[in-house]
This record gives sequence, C-alpha cells and structure tokens, in this order.
Amino acid sequence: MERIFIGVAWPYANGSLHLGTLAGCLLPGDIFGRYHRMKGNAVLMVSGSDEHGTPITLTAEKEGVEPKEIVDRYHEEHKKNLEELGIHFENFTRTSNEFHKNVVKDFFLRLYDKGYIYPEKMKAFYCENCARFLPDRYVEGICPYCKGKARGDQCEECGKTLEPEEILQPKCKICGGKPTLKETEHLFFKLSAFENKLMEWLKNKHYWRDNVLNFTLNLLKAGLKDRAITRDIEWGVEVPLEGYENKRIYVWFDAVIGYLSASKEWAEKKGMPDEWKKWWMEEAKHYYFLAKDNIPFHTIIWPAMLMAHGGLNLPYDVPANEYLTMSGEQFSKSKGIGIWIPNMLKKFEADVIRYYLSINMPEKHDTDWQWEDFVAKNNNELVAIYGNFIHRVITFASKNFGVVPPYTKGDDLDARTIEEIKNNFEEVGKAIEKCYFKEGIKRIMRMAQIGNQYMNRVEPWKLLKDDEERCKSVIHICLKIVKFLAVASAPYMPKTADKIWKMLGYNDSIHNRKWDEAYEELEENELQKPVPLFNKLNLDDIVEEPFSKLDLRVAKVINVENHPNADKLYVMELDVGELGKRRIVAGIKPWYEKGELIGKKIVLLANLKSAKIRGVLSNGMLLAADDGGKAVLLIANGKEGSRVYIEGIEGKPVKEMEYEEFRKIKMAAKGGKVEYKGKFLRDETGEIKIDGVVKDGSIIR
RNA sequence: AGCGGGGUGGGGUAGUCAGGAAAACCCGUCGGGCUCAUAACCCGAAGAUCCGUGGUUCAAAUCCACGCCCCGCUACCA
Repeated sequence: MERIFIGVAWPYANGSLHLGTLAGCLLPGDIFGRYHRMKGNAVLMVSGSDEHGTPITLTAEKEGVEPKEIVDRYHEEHKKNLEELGIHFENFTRTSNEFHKNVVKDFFLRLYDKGYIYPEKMKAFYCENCARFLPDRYVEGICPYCKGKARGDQCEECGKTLEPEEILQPKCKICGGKPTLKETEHLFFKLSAFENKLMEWLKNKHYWRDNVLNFTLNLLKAGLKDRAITRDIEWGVEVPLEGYENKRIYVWFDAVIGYLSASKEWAEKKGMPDEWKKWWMEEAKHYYFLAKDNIPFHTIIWPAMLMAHGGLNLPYDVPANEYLTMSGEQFSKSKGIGIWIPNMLKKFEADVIRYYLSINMPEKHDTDWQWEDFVAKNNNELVAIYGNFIHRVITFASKNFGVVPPYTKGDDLDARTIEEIKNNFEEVGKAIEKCYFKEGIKRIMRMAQIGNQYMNRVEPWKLLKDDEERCKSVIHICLKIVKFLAVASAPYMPKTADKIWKMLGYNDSIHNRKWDEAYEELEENELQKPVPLFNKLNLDDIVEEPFSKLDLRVAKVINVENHPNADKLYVMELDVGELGKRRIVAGIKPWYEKGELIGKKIVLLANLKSAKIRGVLSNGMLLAADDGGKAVLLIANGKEGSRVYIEGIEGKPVKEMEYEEFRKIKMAAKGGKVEYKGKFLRDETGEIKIDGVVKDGSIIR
C-alpha cells in the first residue's frame, strides 16, 4: 500500500467553475484519486475555495455587498457542482474558515521565527479617492520607453518590466483617479535563499512533464526574487505580528498553505487529529493537479515554503495541464468566452462531460472544446461504441438467460480476446499512474471496440438456435468484457460505471471494489434489465440561443475593388487576424468611397456560408445598419480577428450559417450603438459604434 | 522583447524525448457485411510534399541549423 496525497489547485471563489478548471485540475485529480483508492492505496485528496484577494473585494463592492457574501455564494455553488460532477475529495474546504487561518498563521510565524520573513519598505500606488493601495494590475498608464499602454509593473506593448515611479500618467482602474506613490512597509519571504536547494531537489525530477520541468528550471536560472507576502487590504488572513493590523497575508501565500490546513482539518473532522502526519511527515507521494499558469506556485514557491518550514513532504509530481480553449480561444470572462459548469450540468450528464474532457484533455498542449466534436464524440463513441456494446450484451443475456451464463465451451478466439482485454486493462492502469489520462480512456474505448468485434465474429444470435452451450459461453465472455469495462471506467465515469455494475447484478457500489477484481470470475448473478447508458445529442438542441451561433469578428479592410459585374457591389479584402485574410462581396458602394474604407475596422460575420454573388465568391459578410435602404457600417475597435459579442451570451459558433438563419437574429440600432435583447454589441475594447447617424430601430444586416 | 508549447490526410487528435519495414485513432466521404443492440455494430477503400529549406545518417514526422506561421506565459483568470 502506498500513501498518495493529491492536491488540486483551489478554484477562486469569484465566479462559477468553468470547463477549463474541470479539464485541467479537477478531473485529472479525481481520476487519479479514484484509481488509487481502488488500487487499495491510502488517498488523501484535498482542495477548497480560494477566497481572498483583491478581485473578490472588488466584486463585492461592485455588487454592494460584503466579500463574505460573494465567497459564500461561490463556495456553496462549487461544492454543489463538484458533487454533481462526481469529483470526490477527502476534504474540500475554504480559505476563509478559522481553521485554515490558524494554520496559515502558525506556518507564517514558524517561517518568521526562522528568519525567512523580513520587513522592508517599498513604494506603492495609493488612490486617495478609493482610499486604498492599488495592486499592480489596477494601475494603468503609459510606458516611458515605447509610449504604449502599461499595466501595473509591466508594459503590455513592449513587455518591459517597470518600476512604479517610471510609469507615466498613472490612472486608478477602479475610479479613474490619479494615484500617488506612498511608502508602505511589507513583509517579504526570502525566496532567493532557496535557489540552490530547489535546484538540488529538482535534479531527480526527470519523470516530470517536460513543460513543467523546463519552465521551472528556466525561472530558477533567471534567479529568484524575494516576494512581498503582505498587502494593504482588509480581506484576508491577518498578519500575526504587531504593527501589521491594517495588512493581510497575500493570497498566494495563504492559498497554498491550504493543502496543509485542509489535511489537518480532515484529520480533525475524522476525530484523529494526528492522522494528517502520515501523509505529510511519513513516506507519501504528493501529486498536485493544476494548469500551466499555476506552475511556479507549485514548483517553486510552495516547495520553498515547505523547505523553509521543514519536516514536511515536498511535491512528488506536478503534472500540470495546458489550457482548454473554446473554439480556439482562451477562456476569459472579460472577452465573453467560456462555458460555465452550472450551465453545463443543467444540460448534460456529468459523465458525458467527463468523457469528452478526458479524451480531449490538454495534457501536452492546449486542446479545443468544440461543440460539433463534443456531440460527435458523444454520439459516435460513447453511445455507439461503448454504450451500445454494453447494452447489446446485457440485453441479449438478460433476455435469453436472465443470469450470467456459465462458460463451458470455448475456443482460441475467446482466449485471444480476453488476453487482449486484459492487456488493455493493465495499460489503462499504467497510463493513469503516469497521469496519461487521455491514453487510458482511449484504451477503454478500444476495449469496447474489441468487444464489438468479438460479438460480430462469433454471432451469438445465430448460436442461440443451433449451439446453446457455445452461445452461453460466448455471452459469458462478453459479460466479462462488460465487467472489465465497468471497472476500468470507474475512475473516468464513476456514475456510469456504477450503473453497469448494477446491471451485472451487483448490489454494492463499484467504488468500494478493488481494481484487480476486473479479472476475477463472474458470479452467477441475476442480470438487471438494461437501460441505455447514454443518449444521442443534437447540436441544434444545444445551441438554442440563435445569437450564439454567430461568429462575429473584428476585421480590418485592407483592399477594396469594384465588383466586375455589379454597380452597387465592392469586392473587399479583409484582415481577420487569426482567421487570416478574407474576401467578401459587400453592397455598400453607393455610400462609401474606396479610399475611406481602407484601414477601417468593421464587423464581419465570419461563419456565413460562402456564396457566389454575381460570379464572385464571398466568404462572409460585413454588418451594417440599414437606415431606410442606406447602409451604414458598424465600427469596431478591437484587434483584428477578435470576437464581437453580446455580454452574457455564450459564443458557440457553428461551422456554417445559412443566410436565412442569420436574418432571424434581430439586432437593431439604438443611440448609435447596436442592441440585441437589451444589451449592446461589443468587442474586447468596448461597444460597437455605428458609423454615422441612423434612426433608432434600423435593422442590422 | 524574452521564455515555453505547437504546426501530422477535409475536421479533431496520437506518434517526436530513446530515428527504422504499411504514419495510429475518432469523425467525415465511398463501397461491402451483419441484423443481437440506442438506424447502433463490423470489414474494406480513397485521401498526408508529417509547415518550409538545408544538414547529420544506411535510414528522419522523429536529431541539428535557419526561416515562416499559430498559441500561451512573463509570477492572481485553470
């Protein structure tokens, strides 16, 4: 038996969980945990809501409530979602509880006593108007070097790191006022003292994922700077030292200690307050599941903190995932891209979501969530290959025999098939142990496929008439395969696995069984009546908001020519950033000169079905307001290729959109802007404007 | 700008670290088989200059160099 500690990155309690968190952290952690529990290992898997930090206080202010109300809301929601998703923790807690705060304070004091924390004065921006110090990213200004837009301690254009006093025309992002530099004293963690120790510790981590190890080593080579671990805010863990009553411990310092506090709390709740020591002070392997942006916290800062503390286990592996993108773009609230878990759970079975994210997990590079693909994988793989195999076997067996029939008459094919299944099953286990979750689920699918092949070869429906004994034996083999599948699927699709288990006539939960039981002989159970495990999905049902189907993009006009066969048409060439160059035909010639169009940023409907217009192929169309027959362009401001959207409507663009379908979506002009369902069309920089005065209510087309 | 990851048939991915006979899988397309099963399953076929150029080698998707193009990160969006 091994002891396995699993730490899953703490979701921030400032919003709903989204698919990225699930794909990158929660799901891999859960698969890993479930597998090890079935293997008979002692698993302690913890996480919780990360509830401190400025973003939460800002959200609270925006809503006019206390921070506590925000974090309570999302913590409850997270907990509920996790349960619905079948993500099982030994302890899923939160950083605002007293237990955690006390552990953080103890940890802090221990480091302080050992001399790893020291005070230092620094200058920071203070906004009189808001009466608060501003975190870096809430200060905007101009870069002294390239005159580009600078945010906080860095220029967004040239990427140069800036000292606070260098930044020109600083502006408070909250109130727009002018912040001043004010001196403040903070406590620093002596991260720099751990460079060599960390380097030494990393020496035998050759089994880590390349991206994680390389990234970490590069940061170390670049040299570590001591980090301020206190902030001038009121929301957070109090600093347990005199003179720091107005400061709080910085959220990253507090959050990672959560791994330890959650373990201690778990032991406490179990009534065995020392039990956590078995994982933290005795031999145990520590795994941390997180996404790539979180790597430095878990491979440098947290290990350094643990070293500073002393006597606690360091991470064994940090199999960080890359990102899940949404139709090619990064999840982002501010850009209106993303899929939120509460929404997903209303529409789909947890295991369907788990399946798609497992087989499409961003292990080595970013992977893309695509609705078409999601539907296709559900329908063609889960339903057709996997679900159908189980269903056809159980249906056949229960209809004809009622119980698991005995195996009495075999042949070579049986042995070969079982051998192959067994081999695949073992590989699934190995894959999970190495955190190659994608490979594991693929092998499970392969097993279902082997089952289908076997059945097609031996044709039990024919044997039923002329060789019942052989037929029973064949079905016995098929049921064995079903059992293999149930056990192997348990970490990936826990609810489904349990359903299969019940169909096989077992009364208990598969999650209390052992992984190796998959090989054990079937009992002569009475089979349950089968119910289809999954159902087909229809893309049209999923994408119910017609606006979601649109793929609207910012496009810059780079060339305009007359259409060879039409008076009112231009043939325009557009730069659509990541989508490349596009040629479209547009009927705006009567109202716009060629010259004034070039360089303009307009709104393009990028996924409109291509059409020949008077002999010229047009790939998309531009949007304009129709003011009594006169076309007036919509003007965008964002980067070429960036999305144009309505806040609150999830973008789920279809591949191709019919013109008629587009016409049903009624957008109208209002006060120089474009309104749809009470909200305004916008891009990443703000609302889209109409290029001139048009009557309110003019239709956009 | 620096760093990291990537570019593989029409789409989505595997394979690349340890170079080798037919480049794997799912979808899509075309043809066939089966009829137990959720019109599901199974078999076969077509379809790839493995981003480009040059190099190392008996042998390169894989190693090296240069170039092009995407994406991400740069320390609080997973």
